[in-house]
Amino acid sequence: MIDSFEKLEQEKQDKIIRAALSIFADKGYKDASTNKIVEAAEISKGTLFYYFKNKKGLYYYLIDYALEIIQNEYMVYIDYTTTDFIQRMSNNSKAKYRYYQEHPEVNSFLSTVLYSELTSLPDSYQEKIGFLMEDTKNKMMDTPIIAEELFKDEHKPEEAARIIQLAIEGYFSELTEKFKQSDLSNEDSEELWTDFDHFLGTLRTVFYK
Amino acid sequence: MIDSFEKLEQEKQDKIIRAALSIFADKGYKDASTNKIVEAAEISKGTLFYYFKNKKGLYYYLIDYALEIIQNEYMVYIDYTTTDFIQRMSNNSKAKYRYYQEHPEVNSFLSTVLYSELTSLPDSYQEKIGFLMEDTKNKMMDTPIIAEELFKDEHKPEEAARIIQLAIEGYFSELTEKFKQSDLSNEDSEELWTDFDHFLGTLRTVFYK
Amino acid sequence: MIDSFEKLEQEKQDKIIRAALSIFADKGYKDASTNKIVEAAEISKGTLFYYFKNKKGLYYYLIDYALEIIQNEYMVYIDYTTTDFIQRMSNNSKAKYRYYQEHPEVNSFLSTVLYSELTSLPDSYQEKIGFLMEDTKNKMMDTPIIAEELFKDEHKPEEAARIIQLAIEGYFSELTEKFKQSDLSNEDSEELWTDFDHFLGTLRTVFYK
Amino acid sequence: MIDSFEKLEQEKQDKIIRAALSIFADKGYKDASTNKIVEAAEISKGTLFYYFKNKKGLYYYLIDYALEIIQNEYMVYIDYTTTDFIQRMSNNSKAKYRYYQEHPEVNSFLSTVLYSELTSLPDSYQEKIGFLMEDTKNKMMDTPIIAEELFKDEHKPEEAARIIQLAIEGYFSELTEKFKQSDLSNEDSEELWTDFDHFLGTLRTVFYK
DNA sequence: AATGAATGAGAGTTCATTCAT
DNA sequence: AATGAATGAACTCTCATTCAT
Repeated sequence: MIDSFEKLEQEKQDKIIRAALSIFADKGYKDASTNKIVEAAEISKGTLFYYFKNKKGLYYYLIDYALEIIQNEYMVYIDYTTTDFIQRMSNNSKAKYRYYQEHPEVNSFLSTVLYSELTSLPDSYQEKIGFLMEDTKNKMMDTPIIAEELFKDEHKPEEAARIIQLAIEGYFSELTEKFKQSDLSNEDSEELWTDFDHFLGTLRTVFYK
Repeated sequence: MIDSFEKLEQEKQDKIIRAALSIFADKGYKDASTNKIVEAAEISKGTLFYYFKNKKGLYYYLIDYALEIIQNEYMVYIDYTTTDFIQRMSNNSKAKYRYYQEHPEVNSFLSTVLYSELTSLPDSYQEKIGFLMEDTKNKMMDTPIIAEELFKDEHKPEEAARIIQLAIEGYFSELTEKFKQSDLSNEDSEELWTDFDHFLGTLRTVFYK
Repeated sequence: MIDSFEKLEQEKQDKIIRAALSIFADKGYKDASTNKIVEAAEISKGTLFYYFKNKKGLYYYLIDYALEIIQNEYMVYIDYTTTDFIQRMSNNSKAKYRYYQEHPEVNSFLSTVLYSELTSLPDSYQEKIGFLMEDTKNKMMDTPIIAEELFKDEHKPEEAARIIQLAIEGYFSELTEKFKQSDLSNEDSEELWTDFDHFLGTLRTVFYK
Repeated sequence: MIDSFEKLEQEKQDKIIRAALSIFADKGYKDASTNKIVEAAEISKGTLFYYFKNKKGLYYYLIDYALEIIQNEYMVYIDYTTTDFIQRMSNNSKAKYRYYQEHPEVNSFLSTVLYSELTSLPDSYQEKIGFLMEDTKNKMMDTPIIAEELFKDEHKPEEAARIIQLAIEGYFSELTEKFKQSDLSNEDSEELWTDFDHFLGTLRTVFYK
């Protein structure tokens, strides 16, 4: 079924994917209406079900699609080689943010999936997604080439790293929250990044020698 | 319409509210079935629509109800008098947790509302809720009687406080996430609190003299 | 669900049952459209599903209904006390025919069920129906009080009875076939019965002393 | 349209016919899916509708095809020359059975048509089929060269013949019913034919001198 | 005040048929 | 001659809401 979809011209595929992503993101799986999707994609009802076995088939296709995007457009850009932990977190945040900006529909779709519907996905997806998230976090925290000598001697490096991680994550999620609400222009966004860098500076003075 | 509902004997009101809260929490607004609600509340279909104009009316009523509970059962217990910032955050977390335990239906209803359906609420509700959350955070941070002399001299108190706040919030949200998933018994919960206290200890050694 | 249906005024129940019976009889289970049923019964789409859980629920209800009719309106009238086998078969045919005439919709519904859809029914129904049919046939053939002395000495009674049974059944099924096709008035029907009686007479002269 | 179909190489025609016959036999007209048919026939959707105006066109074509088979493979083998009526019926039954075995798809298709969908066919088909069946029966009964002198004197030959015919038809239809249900191996089938012959023997002793 | 029978719009899905290629 | 992408009407079923009682 999906074969026939992937044989479509890219443009038409994209239109359908964008329509579906945004409606699923908005309403969640159950309340997303296939009627609305075909309307937004400007195809007929029958056509959607010609491409995808059923609503669930479309949904899973989109999850796969989104996971691929997140991997190719975000995860591959994470740089685990930096031994400076704060620098590494900072790079990561910026890579994540770039992906947010470039694939807002993918991101909001995936957020909805993760927050609201993860538990009702088939186990294979739960594992796949769980692994992806765990793996990133683990690599971020555990990669042994972290330069522990950067940390002040009075702090245990893993405890310091934990606090740094929570702080940056918290900071970042407030940041994206603000972006979402206020639809900030890029100019304002500059300012926010400056503030973020300042925040990282503070963390440095707190935890680093 | 709501007048007639509030004239009901408390017991019956509570039964309806509890039924509706738990079903909305479980399913979200759209997928909550009024049939299931009246069944759980042991009233007739007509009765529900006699008390509330429509499903949305019931939903908004419950939001108001839940906000009142959260205010009376959690927010009033926040102690802004403690001048030790970490202590204050700790008290707050514990107060929040107590409310979680005592009003699980209210809490899970409100979580669902906040995470999944906030954006589709009328602006008035969005503001109301936004204000409530902002206000708490602001009070937590800004109340000037914070004992700034506790902080190490090399840190700006407000910057230190910000990091502490983000770290504790992050820690706490991971904690409640774990609670949700694993349905922990109280015994296990003890252990988690010990770990939390240890975490606070670390924060103290980092930021306090 | 069925409770609410059976609380309806008899007239309305009958209208729905008649509509559903005739459409299921005509089209078989799968091709019978609930749309057409509600149209014929002059009720709304929702109402049918208010009374019956789903299409299958309605179908099974009708089978039960039909089996009850066939039992009360046909089977109880079978007289196994007559020891004259041909007479017994004759009585049976006439009882069956009377039920055909009085409950044509029930009969054609049940025919469709038996011929076309029996194997896809739940086992419980298959057994129920199978038993009903076997039982009637067995009682008809085996009831030991058959007056074997009526048969000519040169024939084995059971072999004679078998031929008689097949002949009468065949005759009768041709008869009802004709009735179906030609929508005969009662007057013509008289004539057919005369012919039937003549046929039985022939059987008598062949097999009886 | 059918012209183009009949210009196809025989092999391809057969493949399509066999696919369609078996699916119509299995599911009946309405529930037979043209998708399944083209899949089984290994042709494309468009091709089917290029050869046949529409689903109904295909169906009617198959009825014609099947009627031709039944005529060429069964009816021409009926031997009306035997003057022994019982022998003639016996031959007929065996010819019919041979055709059952050799063209099971044709037979089960035609059974489905006759039992379930006859009444919804156009009148022309109903007549055609009705005539075919009547005609066979009439020839069987009326062909004047029946050796009337075989019958016992006390029976009217035509009345005796009628009973014999009904008995054999009934016997045979029970037989094929059993075959259908139990998917009998040939070995078991032998036994059934022995029983059939015994049955004919009984008929002989009853009606013949 | 309280009931529950009745409604109809809209949900996901199937399928014979068309038509550009 | 042959394809298969595309269609839309019809399918079964759900559900918030109304209203006579």
